Amino acid sequence: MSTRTVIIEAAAGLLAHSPSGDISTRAVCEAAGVQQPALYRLFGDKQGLLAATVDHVWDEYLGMKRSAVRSADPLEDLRSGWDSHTRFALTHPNAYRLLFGSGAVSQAESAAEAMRLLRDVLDRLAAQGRLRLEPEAAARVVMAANTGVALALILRPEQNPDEALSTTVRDLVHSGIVSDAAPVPDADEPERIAATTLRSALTTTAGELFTGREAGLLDEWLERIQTRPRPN
Amino acid sequence: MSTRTVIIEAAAGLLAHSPSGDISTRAVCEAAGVQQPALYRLFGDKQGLLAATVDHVWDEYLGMKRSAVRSADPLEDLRSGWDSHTRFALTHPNAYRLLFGSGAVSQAESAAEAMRLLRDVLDRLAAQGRLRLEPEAAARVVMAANTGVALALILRPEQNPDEALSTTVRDLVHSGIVSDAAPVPDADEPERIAATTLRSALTTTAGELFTGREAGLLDEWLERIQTRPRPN
DNA sequence: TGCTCATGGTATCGACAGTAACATTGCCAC
DNA sequence: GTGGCAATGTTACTGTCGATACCATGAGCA
Repeated sequence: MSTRTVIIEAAAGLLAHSPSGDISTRAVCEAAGVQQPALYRLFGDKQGLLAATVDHVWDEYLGMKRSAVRSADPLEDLRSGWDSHTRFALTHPNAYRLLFGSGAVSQAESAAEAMRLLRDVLDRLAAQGRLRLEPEAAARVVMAANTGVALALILRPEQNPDEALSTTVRDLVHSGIVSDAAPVPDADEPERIAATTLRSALTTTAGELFTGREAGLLDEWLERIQTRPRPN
Repeated sequence: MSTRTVIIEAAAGLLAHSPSGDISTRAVCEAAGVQQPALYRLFGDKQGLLAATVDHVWDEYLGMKRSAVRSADPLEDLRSGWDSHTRFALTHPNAYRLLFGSGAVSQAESAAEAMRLLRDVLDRLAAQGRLRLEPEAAARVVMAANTGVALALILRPEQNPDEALSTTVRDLVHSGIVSDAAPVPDADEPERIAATTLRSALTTTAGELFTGREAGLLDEWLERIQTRPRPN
């Protein structure tokens, strides 16, 4: 195994277990059994090391996906691509933040390749006449929304305990871009909407019609409607 | 002006002009005419200083907006809120990245307040029965998409030269969340869609029907249709 | 007059990114 | 072989950073 690979894998290991999301070149050198000048000869500077490391992690993860069979329906591939993106972010949060959150590794190849894979799927959709935007613009829309969701899941887990946010935004964006996707993605049924409407309205006007106890109970019942399991 | 304020404004000034997006506590102390122990007594550590600085910049910017009149239509407020968010990100990219890109300033008040303002508007929409999701979930969706767009504009300006991305995603997200928003936001007219379809399809099958010159010319004409100015 | 507590100042620590200068190895032409 | 060359390895260092220990001052108060 080349020195370069040893260093990269040491860096990837340290990065994966770094609470702060950052690593020091010294720690990498020690873990790889290499002196600092060797690292700087191979990667130029710290940013070069991080870019190579992120690309390595990305390749490793994408190894499973790259050979994934194209589905017959490009929309299905678009969905699974989104889910892969989100899962990568949650599996490798530090690498993901370096790539999409900070400008730390701007010249990494991973971001460009992610964009390329996305473009391919969108091109297939466009070739079928199902895309409502130019593929280039659509790719930027999908990529921006997906990175926003992934960073929210990484950086504010207390706000987003589960991954429902990802599927919600995914379907919402896709339905706005692909003409024959489910027209309104995750929309609630009328009852749920009505319950939401009433709960919001009652926060300001409940006092006129109900006692505190009544309002509390009513709110609880409405919440039960909101949170009941979805059909199908 | 209190020492605290002097330090914060010095930090804000340095941050605004920092190419790397980072500042050193030493430079802040020098610019503020203060010793390091003073800074650390006031803010605890660097993260505390950055959080206070980001909150200060945020407040300064929001001073113009806080007194903004509520529009009669909450959907209009939702749109202008999105645009404010995007504009803040582009006006203060370094502060924005600290707040939403890296986890550097997690306990800043600004993020929470942005969420609160968004929640208020969404609650008004819900009270009118126009929201298709619970306000809490809708707020997360809008916030994630908006930060994704803003970071894309900040970190990859070469991919996103203008702010069209922001308005596209904005209308797309809002139309998926608000029941009576324009159903399909920025969609292209049939001709443009058809041109997009053909251009994508022809990249793989042009060789069967056209010579290289013909294909090139055809592609150029189709592009002309795609890029023609939009009506109205 | 003694005491406490907030603030200011000096000097320093340990970790960090990056580098200069030198030593070593392997390899290829002759 | 042998001389030369390029790649690699090693030591030791620079300047900067975040953070802190320690001391000094001064105001308010019993």
